[in-house]
Amino acid sequence: MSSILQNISKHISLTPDEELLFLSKTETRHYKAKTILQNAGQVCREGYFVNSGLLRSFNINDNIVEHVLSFACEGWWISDMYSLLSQKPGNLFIEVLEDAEVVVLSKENQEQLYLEIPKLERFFRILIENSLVANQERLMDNLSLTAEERFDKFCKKYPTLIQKVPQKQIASFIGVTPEFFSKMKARMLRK
Amino acid sequence: MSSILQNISKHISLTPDEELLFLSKTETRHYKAKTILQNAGQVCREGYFVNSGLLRSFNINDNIVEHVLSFACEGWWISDMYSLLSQKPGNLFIEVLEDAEVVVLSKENQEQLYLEIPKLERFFRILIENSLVANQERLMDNLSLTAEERFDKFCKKYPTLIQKVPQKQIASFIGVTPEFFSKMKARMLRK
DNA sequence: ACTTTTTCTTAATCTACATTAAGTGCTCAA
DNA sequence: TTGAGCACTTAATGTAGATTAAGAAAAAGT
Repeated sequence: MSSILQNISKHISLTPDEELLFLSKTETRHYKAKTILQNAGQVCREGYFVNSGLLRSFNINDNIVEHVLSFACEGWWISDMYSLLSQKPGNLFIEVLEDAEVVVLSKENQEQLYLEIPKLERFFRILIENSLVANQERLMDNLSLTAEERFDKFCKKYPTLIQKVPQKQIASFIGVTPEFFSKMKARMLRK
Repeated sequence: MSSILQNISKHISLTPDEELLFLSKTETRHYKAKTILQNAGQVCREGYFVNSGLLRSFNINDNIVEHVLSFACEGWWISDMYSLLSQKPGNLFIEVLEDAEVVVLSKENQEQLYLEIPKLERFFRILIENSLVANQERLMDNLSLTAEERFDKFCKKYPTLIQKVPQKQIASFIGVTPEFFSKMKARMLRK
C-alpha cells in the first residue's frame, strides 16, 4: 500500500475506487539532493508529499540570510502554502536535502479532487489544523523560550532530523546564527 | 443578515435551510470586558466568532510574562485550537478586551455540522488555511525582522487595533517588552 | 472626588545573541 | 589527490532588546 494512502487513511477512509482516482491525480517523482523544487518569486503550483528523503522550505532575506520555515521527511507534506493558495508569487524556496521520492499533487488536481471526493476536504482540513497548531506553538516558543530551550524541544520533537540536517539549518530553524548555535551546543555539552 | 452567515458566504454558499441549521447549532453571548472565556490548563470546548468587541488569546510563562498569540475583532474567529482539536488541557487564556458579542460554536456542534453540512469542511479548511499562512508569515517575520519592522507591519496589517489595544499587548504580540516598545515608539516618532 | 490600580515613560545597567574574522577539518568533483 | 568549497568552531567585539527601578499619567473602582 502506498504511503500516501496510508497517510490519508489515518484520517478518512476512501473506497478502493477513490484511492485509485486519488493516485491517478498524483505523480511520483525522484529528485537528487540540492534540487530546488520551488523558487521565491514564482507561483507555487504543487504540493509535495515525501515518500522518502528529506526536503526543506526557507526564505532569503535582503541580506542573504536564510531562514528555515520547515523540514519535511517521510510522511510529511511540504509546499509554499501562501503561494499555492493565493497563486501569487511566494517568498519560499523548497529544496531537496537528501535524494527524495515525492508524490506531487498539483493545485488543479487538488481542486478537482475536492470536487470528486469531498471527503478530502476533511482530510486536508485536519492536516492543516495540525500544521496550524504546531506553528502556533513554535511561534509562542520563539516569543517565550531561550535558544537553548528551543533546541531542547527541537531534539525531542524531531530526534531523527538531528543526524540528518546540517547544523546551520537547525540553527536557522530555531532562530539563531550558526556561530551562536555552535557555541551554545558546546556550552550544553559541558553540562 | 447575520454577520457569521455573511462570513461563511464569502467562501461557500449555504441554502436557507442550511443557514438555519447552522444558526441553530450556535449560541450568541454577550460578555463584559475582562471576562476570561478560556483558562490555561482547561480543555477548550468551543470556538468564538466575534460579532462585535475585541478579544485576545495569550499564554503565561513560568515567570508571569504574558505572550499574546492573537487578537480577534469583528468578523474574526478565536479559540485555543490546540486544546479544541485535541481535547486536552491547553496553555492559552482567552480574554475579552472590549465588551463583546460572540457567536459560540461548541466542539460537538461543529462535529455534527461537519456531518450534516459537509460543505462546512471546505469553509473551515479555507479559514484555517488562511490562518496558517498568516501564522507562517508572522513566524518568519519574528525570525528575520527587527522589532521596528514588525511593528510597522503590524500597523499596516491591523490599523484599527492600534487605537483599541493597550500598548503593552501590542508589544507582547510583536515580541518585545513594554519598556522597550515604549522607547522604540518614541525613537520612531522622532523620525 | 478620591484612591487604587494599571498603563506608559524614562533611564541605567545588563545579557543573549549577532557580527566579524580567522582557522580547522570535511567532502567531493576534476 | 588535490584543492576549492562548505560546514563547523572559536574568539573578540558590538548591539538589540531585557531587566530593574522609579515616577507620571491615565483609567477604573467606590
